[in-house]
Amino acid sequence: MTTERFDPRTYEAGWRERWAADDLYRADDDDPRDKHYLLTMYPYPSGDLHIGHWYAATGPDIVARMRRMQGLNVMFPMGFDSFGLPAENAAIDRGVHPVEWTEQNIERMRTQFRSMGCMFDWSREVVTSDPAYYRWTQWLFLQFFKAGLAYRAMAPVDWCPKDQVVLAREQVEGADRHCWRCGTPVIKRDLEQWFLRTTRYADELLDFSKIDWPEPIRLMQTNWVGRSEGAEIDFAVEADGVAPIRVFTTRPDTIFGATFMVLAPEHSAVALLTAEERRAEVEAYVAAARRETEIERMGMERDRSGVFIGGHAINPMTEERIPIWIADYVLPGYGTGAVMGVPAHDDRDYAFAKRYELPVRYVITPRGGEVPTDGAFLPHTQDEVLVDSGAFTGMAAADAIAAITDELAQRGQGAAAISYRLRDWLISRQRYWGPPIPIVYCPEHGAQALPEDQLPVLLPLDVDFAPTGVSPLESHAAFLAASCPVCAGPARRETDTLDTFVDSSWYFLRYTSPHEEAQAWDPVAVMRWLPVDLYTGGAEHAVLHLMYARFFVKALRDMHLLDFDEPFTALRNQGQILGADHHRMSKSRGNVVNPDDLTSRFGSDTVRCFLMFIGPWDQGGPWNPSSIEGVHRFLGRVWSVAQATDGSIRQIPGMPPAQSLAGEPPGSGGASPDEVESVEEGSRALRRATHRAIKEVGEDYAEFHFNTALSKMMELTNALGSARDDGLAGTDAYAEAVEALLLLLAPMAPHISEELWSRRGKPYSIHQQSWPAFDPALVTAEVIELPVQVDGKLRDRLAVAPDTAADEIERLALASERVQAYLQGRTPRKVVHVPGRLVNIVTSAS
RNA sequence: GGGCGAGUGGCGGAACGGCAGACGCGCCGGCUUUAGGAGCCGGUGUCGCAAGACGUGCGAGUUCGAAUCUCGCCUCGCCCACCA
Repeated sequence: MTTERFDPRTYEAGWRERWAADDLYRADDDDPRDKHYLLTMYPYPSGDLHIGHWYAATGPDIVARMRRMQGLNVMFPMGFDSFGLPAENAAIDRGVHPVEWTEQNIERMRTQFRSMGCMFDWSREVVTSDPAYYRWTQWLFLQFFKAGLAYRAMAPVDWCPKDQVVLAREQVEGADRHCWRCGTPVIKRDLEQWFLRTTRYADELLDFSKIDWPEPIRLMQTNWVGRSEGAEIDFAVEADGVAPIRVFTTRPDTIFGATFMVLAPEHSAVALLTAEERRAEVEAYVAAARRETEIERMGMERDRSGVFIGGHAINPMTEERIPIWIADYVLPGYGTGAVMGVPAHDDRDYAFAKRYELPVRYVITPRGGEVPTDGAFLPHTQDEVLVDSGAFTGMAAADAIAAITDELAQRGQGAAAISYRLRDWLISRQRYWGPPIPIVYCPEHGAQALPEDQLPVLLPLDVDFAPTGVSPLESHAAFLAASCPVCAGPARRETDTLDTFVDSSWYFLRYTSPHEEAQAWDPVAVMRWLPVDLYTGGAEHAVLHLMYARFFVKALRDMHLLDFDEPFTALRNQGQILGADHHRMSKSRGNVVNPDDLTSRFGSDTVRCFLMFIGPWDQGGPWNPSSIEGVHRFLGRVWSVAQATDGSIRQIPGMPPAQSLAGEPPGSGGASPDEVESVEEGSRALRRATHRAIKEVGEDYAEFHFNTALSKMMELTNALGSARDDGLAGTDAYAEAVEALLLLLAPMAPHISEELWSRRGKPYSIHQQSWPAFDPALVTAEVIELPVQVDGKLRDRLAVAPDTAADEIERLALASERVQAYLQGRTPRKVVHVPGRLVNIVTSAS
């Protein structure tokens, strides 16, 4: 039999067409088998799929395909996160309307996605900029509004001067506080904006006990929420009719050392407490702090600047008068925006006190230690006791925290308190390409939610996109005109749109019933499919999408719209494929790798396998296609071994002819007893290789260890090559090995496995076959090689059956000539025998 | 400054505390070919003719045994960054 040359281009597209025509990957709601919802983060339709999209999608596709073969009803949907700034920038730069730009890109990316051969269920596709979708994004906003979880407030917010838009705190990155999208340093502005009350769920967001998520992501979210336990303490002030100032501290045990107080420049009591003669200086400082960008404010860190405002407070424990200062190192949004200054035990307060010559008082020392006499800072240590602290002197600091808090509570001057770094999520955007916020402003009745039957609030198409710092919708008269839901009088429509992260906070719900017109989702379908069993995507969303989606689900649960606590039961992060220059792929760097060139040369299967072979999937790495040929050769070998029959023993040129049974069925009368023997031995070895591969590849896939899974399939293929050369090609063991190999390969290389499966006359489709089972009795080798060490150094190997008795193995090890040579007559002190692993003969004293 | 992670051949990377370098790339040699390429066969951690010795960023430790565990240091990457 002659086999055709291996050329994936002759069959790949044909199989994809057939799978699509047959709806092979459609997930049926009514399927009685156990559901498995496997989700990978949907992309922004930027225009072209790059190699990173392939990398991200292939991993979960492999797992989805294996789970399906293992008998689960798998849903693996895909869609597009299609609202957002790039579409609007394209309109500004090139005059293409965002609608048109987005639709063209989606169409193009759909085609590219299909060429990957992933088992996406396209019948469930979701496009967030489609009015049929954003209508329900708006509806969800209204539910949050009615539940008191969406509110509008004037606040100092981060503003990107380039994109002309506010940003959520999570969208400001890096030491220089730059915009996540364009990298421009942000500035602070006071603006009236819409927020979602994420802080209400701060504590619940810290609970990961119900989900299997990677440790780094859990840590990042935990740090982002930033829970601190401590106390709030009231300091009376010397000003008639002014309420006491409340500070937050994690160290109430240091209160006897509080020698001054610092307020954030933005603190509401500053104006009330400023002495007349200091007013000009204070106002100048407040104005300066307000104007500073974040970076400039960072730059002032070394200066540790501040201004004494002239007022005084009373330390509730020492009853001393302490001066009140303002300084920009105290942040308005954290705790109470006011701190007690304890210079001896807080390095920031210490630097401030040094600069302005404020008194340093030591109230805690390491147990048995002395207080510094040179006025130096005393860092926090494990075992500390209070000194110079009234009735609390001598108490362990750890105990004093509770004791002092109790004392203050009894006096009505304080209480234990918890503070969070998490801020509410700023969701309004002054841009066009997003869902309009469904609110109208009535001169009479203020901000009013739009009645649900008026949704969707459609984006008008005829707008001027030039960025002005306010939404382009602001200048659209027809859009602005609305009527008040309360009095029906003329009202003005909200012109800000919603952050795209609002869209992505619920898309995984919409996939369950994407064509639902009367509601955001069909509750029965959501109950059937959610939560997502396994979610994959980039770790860069740790405190963005992944946190927002958790918040959304918890809030919707409390509104009785959902009945589960976490959206994503398990999470796996893929690594990033960097450009060949080790930088992030970007059009501006010109290091983007286009997969289309590779697939047209090698076919999709080779590209998929190569990507999975680069290294551990969660690690990523720089792009280096040098070994793609090797992976292609591997598929070529699969092609050849899968089509070998007993007549096709290859003569290796220049080699002695293989010991062969050419032309004769194996084991038949013509063969000599030796040949029969060797075929039987070879078959047994091949079966063991097959069953070991079945076990290990399945385990590797489940753990996302695709690189080692592929290496094990390569080993099985190499074993098949040798078996063929040894004349085993017509045997049952050979057929079993080939069929197992194709089934194991099917998730990673869906086309070639389908093609070869079909060529063997097996029933369509390989992707609907059951995952192969392994025989536990066949997963270990018949004979194992046991290393024998003398004093930890390898000296010999024993070839023994796995079930050889321990004392027999030890006897053989000691009897070994090589071991005896190394023992040189010494008596072993000890023999360490780890069954199945090694024997170590110890002679030296330890 | 804090937190997390990672350092293994020329390269990508394998190794439940138990044979370091699986699998692949590259390279070397061979077969085939008019030639090149492709394909196939063999070799390939370092030093050494060999026996052997040495080898997982550096330095200690635990252990019969450490790439793996512990401590200290160095380098790189990511996240956070005045959070009281």
